[in-house]
Amino acid sequence: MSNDTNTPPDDAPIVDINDQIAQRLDNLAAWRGEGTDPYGAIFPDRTLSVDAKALYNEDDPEAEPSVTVAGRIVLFRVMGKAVFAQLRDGAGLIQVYAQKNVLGDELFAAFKRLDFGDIVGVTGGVFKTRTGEITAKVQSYTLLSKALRPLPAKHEGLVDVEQRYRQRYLDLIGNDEAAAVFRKRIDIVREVRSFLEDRGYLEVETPMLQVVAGGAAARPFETYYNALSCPMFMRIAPELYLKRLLVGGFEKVFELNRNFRNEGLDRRHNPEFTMLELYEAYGDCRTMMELVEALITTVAQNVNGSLQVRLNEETTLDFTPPFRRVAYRDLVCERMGNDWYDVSGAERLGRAQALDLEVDAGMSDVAVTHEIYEKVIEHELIQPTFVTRLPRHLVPLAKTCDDDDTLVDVYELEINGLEISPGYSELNDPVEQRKRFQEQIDTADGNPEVSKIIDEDFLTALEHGMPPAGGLGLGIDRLVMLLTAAESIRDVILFPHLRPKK
RNA sequence: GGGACGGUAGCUCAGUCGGUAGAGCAUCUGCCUUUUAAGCAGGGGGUCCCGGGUUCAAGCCCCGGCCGUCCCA
Repeated sequence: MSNDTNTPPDDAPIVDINDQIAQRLDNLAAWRGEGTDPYGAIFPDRTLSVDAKALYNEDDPEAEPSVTVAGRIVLFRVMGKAVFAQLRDGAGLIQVYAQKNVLGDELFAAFKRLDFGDIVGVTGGVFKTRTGEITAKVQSYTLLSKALRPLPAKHEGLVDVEQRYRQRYLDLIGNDEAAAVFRKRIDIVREVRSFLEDRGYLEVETPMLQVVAGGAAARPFETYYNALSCPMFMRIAPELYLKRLLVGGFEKVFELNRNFRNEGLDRRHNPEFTMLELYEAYGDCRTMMELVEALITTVAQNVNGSLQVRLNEETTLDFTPPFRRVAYRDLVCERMGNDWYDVSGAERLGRAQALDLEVDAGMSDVAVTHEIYEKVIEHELIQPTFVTRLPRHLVPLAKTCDDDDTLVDVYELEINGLEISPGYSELNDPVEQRKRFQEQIDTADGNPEVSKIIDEDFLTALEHGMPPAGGLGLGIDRLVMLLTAAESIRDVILFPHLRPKK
């Protein structure tokens, strides 16, 4: 209990009341006073706005076929004894036209009391106004939901980015482009599933809560499992479970769901993100390259109707296959000189420093090279590029190359300077796998991204024999960013993480 | 974690040199039966993000904090 006079009374209908909300509360009371339930009920047999407008017949303008539509009032123009309102439903917009002589004094007066943002159902004949807009005449109407808060400005929509993320529903109501991005995301996810289903891959669900957060190097979210009295981790990857399924005889499996990594947020990272992960027995890295290339081109073509995406003034992505395939070493030589791997360590260091990179003599040659790859080369890979044959220490879960055991048989697909998909020839030698896990722990040096626990259950599974396999990951949020030309991952995630207010 | 920028009416934004806080839309009142960012006339609406400080006087200057955006690590 508080005596603070700034605190609204316990029976305040709304905490942050202002003149507009007060007016709407008055209107709400007026509806109730007339015996109308301002929050409606089931409203069946409505027609979507687009279909309703299609009923208008150019050859017989007098017909005025009757339709019932429902939606949110997004424009409301009172003109004395008539009102024009625009309703938005799931399919688009339709204008309705209410007239005093049609509705009668009382119903018309009540109609005028509707507010911008209210949800109504309307029945009436479809006609075309003298300015050419197909419109439904209001014969009868039903209030379906009273909005107690005004919508953002009708023309600008909602601009404030923070509010767009925190109150995404307002963004979706007011900004068509935002709604279009999320509809396209839905299309993309459906296309990915349908592509994989057509090729016989089985969609599975594996644990989100894991005892060992394996399958990637990332800091996990921790929680506690009361019933089992043990700490648990939100998964950072489903990999080790999907591989158990390979052992179990599921030969082509995938999972398309959330991973959680307890790391920073920025334009390209949301700690909770959506990933496709897929494994195919008897395949390898090349099988995976071909698959992901076909998948991306098919999805791009089906959702965008084109293999080109214009990102901005300077950049247009071209997904026409085949994507470029280039070995890590060749890429480094291409950027840093063909003699890169032959010159002295001091010379390499000098060339790296010339690029303003923070490298020092204490770093190994491999580390210096990789610093250049990550800080410079990766960002320059704009058009889809498969980088292959990466240094082995980077990837503990992949097979080494047949002809060079310092390299692993993997690809990383880079697009617009973003790593969008990794793919491996999966390591299925349990003894080698144990060795690599141990190496990782031994060299972790307190790095919180490396699990200090070896997943013994996983190794046991491998010891039973996992078929040779190809595997791949595909960042769905990033794929959506590329296909919608979105600049921030927050523009493709409906409810991105933000710091809680106050 | 560091830097730059931003937070003013429900929304979008101005706010000069530190001197009575503004516009458009929205809202309210009146007029208006085919409008299209409808129109005309009039009115109301502010914890200038929060907390300190400087000053006769702070939206503005200084310090600290909160939230966000971008860049960097």
